[in-house]
Amino acid sequence: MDINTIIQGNCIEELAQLPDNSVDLIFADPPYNMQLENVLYRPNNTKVDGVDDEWDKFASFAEYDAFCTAWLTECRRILKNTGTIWVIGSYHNIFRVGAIMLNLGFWILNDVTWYKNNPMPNFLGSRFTNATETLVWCSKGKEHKKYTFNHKLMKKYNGNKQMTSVWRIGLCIGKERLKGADGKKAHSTQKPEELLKRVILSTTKQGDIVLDPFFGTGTTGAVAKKLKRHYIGIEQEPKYITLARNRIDNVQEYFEEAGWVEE
Amino acid sequence: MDINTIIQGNCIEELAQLPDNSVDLIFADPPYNMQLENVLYRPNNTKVDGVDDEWDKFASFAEYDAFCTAWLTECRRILKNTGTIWVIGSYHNIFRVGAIMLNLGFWILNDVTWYKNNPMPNFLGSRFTNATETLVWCSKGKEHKKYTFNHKLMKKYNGNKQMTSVWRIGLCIGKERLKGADGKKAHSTQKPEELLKRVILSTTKQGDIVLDPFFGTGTTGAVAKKLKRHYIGIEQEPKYITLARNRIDNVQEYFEEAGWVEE
DNA sequence: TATAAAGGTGAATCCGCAC
DNA sequence: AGTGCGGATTCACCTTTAT
Repeated sequence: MDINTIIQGNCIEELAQLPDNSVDLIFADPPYNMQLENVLYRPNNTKVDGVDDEWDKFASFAEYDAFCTAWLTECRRILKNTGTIWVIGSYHNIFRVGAIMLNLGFWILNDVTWYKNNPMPNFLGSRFTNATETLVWCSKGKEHKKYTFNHKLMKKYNGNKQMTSVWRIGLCIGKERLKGADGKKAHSTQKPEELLKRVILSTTKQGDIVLDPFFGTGTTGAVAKKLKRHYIGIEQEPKYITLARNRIDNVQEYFEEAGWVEE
Repeated sequence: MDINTIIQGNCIEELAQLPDNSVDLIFADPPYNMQLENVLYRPNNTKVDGVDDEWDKFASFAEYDAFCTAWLTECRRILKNTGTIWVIGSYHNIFRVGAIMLNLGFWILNDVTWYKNNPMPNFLGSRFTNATETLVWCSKGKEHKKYTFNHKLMKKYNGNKQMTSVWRIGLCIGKERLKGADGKKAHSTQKPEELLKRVILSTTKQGDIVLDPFFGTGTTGAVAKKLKRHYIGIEQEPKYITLARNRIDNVQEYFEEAGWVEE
């Protein structure tokens, strides 16, 4: 099995090629199935650039459930018994994803709340500002108790207090956000590196293999490399793979070299 | 339909007695101690003895799902078209509950995170401190857009900035926590009044009817009375009803009388 | 050069009514 | 059900332009 590589292809089909019990961590950022229909305007009459990508469209709940059941089934097979899996989502999809994971035998360890510093407000005053996304963190099953969790390291990272399941992190904006030739965002849902840093620091050791079945522009790979972990990415869109390869090639293994190892 | 009353009986059976389109708000805090304490509920809310093998584990999920499908179906029937429903849970159950609500046609407006000031630490250092519970807030369906939401009031309540979906509230402790004759907590999952205050303030008007199918010690009723709303509670355990009646009788309608009305 | 003002933007299921 | 239009509605952070 090749490591530090990006596989171009269909997520479920490519997962099926990977061997049993072979990766230490899985981070998955699947399509959320947002179901946006109308154009939303800000109070100053500019348009909100919503997620209208084809990869986020599903015909029905049943189709979305079947898709998630398929890729999550493969993920559970591929995961080592000492490994864990993270899946991120919003209220649009995370309840379905979480229920499917339970049905497949995954054992939930935490539901981590990404509490955004700077969420987009609700412009019409019709709801509360949607300020979070949710990460479900699971072991392979109730009986698999010897999973990696770097408790002391995360406590140190958190000012010597036990880290909680609420992570206050800003959106991926500014210099970190990859831009296309037109100056627009290159990917509609790029995640902040701080989020992946916490995921990888807390639940892998140096040299471990991290699998990301929805690699996108490669945030998981970039952070894995910085932290001296290995990565395997699967991504369908060639344009994202090009961006990710270039990004990761330019990454240095510099992330606070000495500090971030569990004692 | 009687208001400001507590109905003793089985949740699903008593919900079935209530008329269509008759309540303005539902707040539900269903049981969620599935695997944790090996207590499971059948669809008729009777307890199931805990079991450990894989087949029965799946059967247990199925029975919990059937139970939730039953009471949530009744809730949707009873709810006015202008009403909304809140359901609170933890990672043990909220994914199943959320998926069922979507399947029944409820339309999620927000997933609100109760971010606890003072959560119990993870003593073994095997997970992150579980610092949240989740509230799913839904309208009756995608097509029902004229639900009550007191946006300006919540903005005022929140220091003149739009309230977000993260609510920082402490656990119910101290004087607020009801104690039994033995000095121990009278109910294992009593919710803080601040939580219910935000729920009721944001999504009802004075004089509205609030239904709580899992009334417990009556936090919903007590806060509803303080805020000049009406309540209907359903509770199976007579000992909790006694506590709740006494509690609500001693409540005064004093909660910042003039201030908390949407302009 | 420094500071201030103006403009852009983020995984968004964001309205109500008349015709 | 679709279309069109009046009217109410926003927070943090980054970039660009102006003073």
